[in-house]
Amino acid sequence: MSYIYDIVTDLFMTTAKTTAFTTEQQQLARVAKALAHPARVAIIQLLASKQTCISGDIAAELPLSRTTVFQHLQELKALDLIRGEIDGLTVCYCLNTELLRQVHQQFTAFFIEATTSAACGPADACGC
Amino acid sequence: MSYIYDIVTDLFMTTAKTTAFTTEQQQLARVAKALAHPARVAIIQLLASKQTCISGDIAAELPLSRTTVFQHLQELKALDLIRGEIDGLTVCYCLNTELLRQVHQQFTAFFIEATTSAACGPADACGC
DNA sequence: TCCTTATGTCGTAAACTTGCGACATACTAT
DNA sequence: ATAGTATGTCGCAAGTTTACGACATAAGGA
Repeated sequence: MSYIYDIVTDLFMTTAKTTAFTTEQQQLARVAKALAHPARVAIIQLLASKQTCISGDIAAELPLSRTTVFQHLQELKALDLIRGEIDGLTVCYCLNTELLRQVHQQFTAFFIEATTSAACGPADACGC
Repeated sequence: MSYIYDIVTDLFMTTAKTTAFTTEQQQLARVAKALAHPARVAIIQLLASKQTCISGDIAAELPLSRTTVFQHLQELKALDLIRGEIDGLTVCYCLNTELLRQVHQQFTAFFIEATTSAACGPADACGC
């Protein structure tokens, strides 16, 4: 891309500015985004409870059309949180438990970092 | 709202269908959404490291304008993840560590549920 | 072969998100 | 009072997300 292109995209930058944030911050945000819709949370829980299911089954248990569910599945698949393999006439979607375990650790580290810091109190300078 | 309104909103429903999802799923998705942007992750980490800061300071440390940072702060504030109180000419934003602790537990419960289920393997019906 | 069934893709509409400049407000100090 | 500084609000532009119908494709059976 050209120099002018860079200037233009900078001027009309409306997407998330990923540059200048750490890889960890971007990674956490990316996974959080995947979980940022109740349907996707429900899909993961459904897969966890059934251990194996197919797209049609999932749509039947959610208040969404098959197309929309498929879209959510693709989003989870893009992050490799779930996997799907064609098996004849049906598809087997399953959780990537290994990756989910890693993500869990990442979130835990973040929350511990956030909760171990002392909250503002009367003793602080701000006093709030 | 009227009956017609319901029909119309249903016809042109483009927002997240929150109905028919459990409260837990919606709650988790809501918090995940708050963390779904690197800037907001960075803000929480910054507040955790400083224990007390003000809006202007935060903007200075991020590659975003003051207005945009303020917007992200409002989003975190809407969920009560952070709190801000006016103190003369400055504002003290601080983490709601109590709530963050609760959220951490919620995420942990979700991830444990998702990772303890056996992943698909050769022994399964799907065989993937 | 042709029909059924199941999954994948495309296009579209409406709402939401992100980013920022410009303006408004409020407190402090001179 | 008035200037200066710091935070809050508004409105716009462009991109992304969500939802779904309609169509495409592929496997399996009558």
